[in-house]
Amino acid sequence: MSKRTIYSIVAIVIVCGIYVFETYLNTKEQDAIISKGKIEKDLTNLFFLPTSTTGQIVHHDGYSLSYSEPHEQPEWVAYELKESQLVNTNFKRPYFEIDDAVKTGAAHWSNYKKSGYDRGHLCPAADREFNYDLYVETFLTSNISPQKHDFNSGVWNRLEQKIRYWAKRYDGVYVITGGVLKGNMKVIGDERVSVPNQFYKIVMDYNDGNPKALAFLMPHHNSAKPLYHFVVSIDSLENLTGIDFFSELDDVLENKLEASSSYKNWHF
DNA sequence: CTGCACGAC
DNA sequence: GTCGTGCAG
Repeated sequence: MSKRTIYSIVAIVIVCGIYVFETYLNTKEQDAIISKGKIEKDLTNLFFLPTSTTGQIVHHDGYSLSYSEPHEQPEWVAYELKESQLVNTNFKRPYFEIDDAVKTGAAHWSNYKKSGYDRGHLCPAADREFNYDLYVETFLTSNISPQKHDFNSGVWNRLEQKIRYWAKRYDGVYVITGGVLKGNMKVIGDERVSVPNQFYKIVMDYNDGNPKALAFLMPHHNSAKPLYHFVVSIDSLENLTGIDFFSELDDVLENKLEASSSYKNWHF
């Protein structure tokens, strides 16, 4: 074997080594991005975000929200739930923390203590179990409303489980949820957190080329009625809340989605 | 799954 | 205030 051949082989090995090493570094970097920021990246093009009536939209890695300072809770929380994100872990529940991203100051969890009301997640903790940081992130007080326990663990819990069922069946859905911050409401705690009299939830399936949306409006008390009993049109929710829900969508599609209160295309 | 209460530190 | 444990719908 000539010296020239040996030099060539050494050169090839070095080049290949560098290539493999760089590929390895890139892979590590991508893993880090996926584990911490994939959702955030997706949120940069959220086409389905509602308008804010309060002027304070906050983006977290796992969900976005519009905070109502007078009522010390979000007027809506929006997030995407993909089929691949439906996992069951057994994370220990952390303590609720004040959301520093809310510039007007989010409520303290002690407002709820011994109030008789649950700290009701709006983006459910169970929907962010695919990543521990995102799970913990749902335990911000900007993501909760006061809810009666029998409502939260009852009909509202049933609806949240149905959303997970649809996320699996339809390969991912968008979800918008919140309390209706209107009318006469009770308040709890030193910061006077409002207790909504109704809660709403909108679910959209965008994945099969024929988007469909469904809206629910529930009185703030438990019920044994079937979930479809609470279906309303998105238009009626907009009239009730003053929020414009799919303003970024094409008008024709927006009008079609929002006028309907039919649930015939949804499997219960 | 949805949560709270209580006692020890 | 934080943490572990127990209990309820």
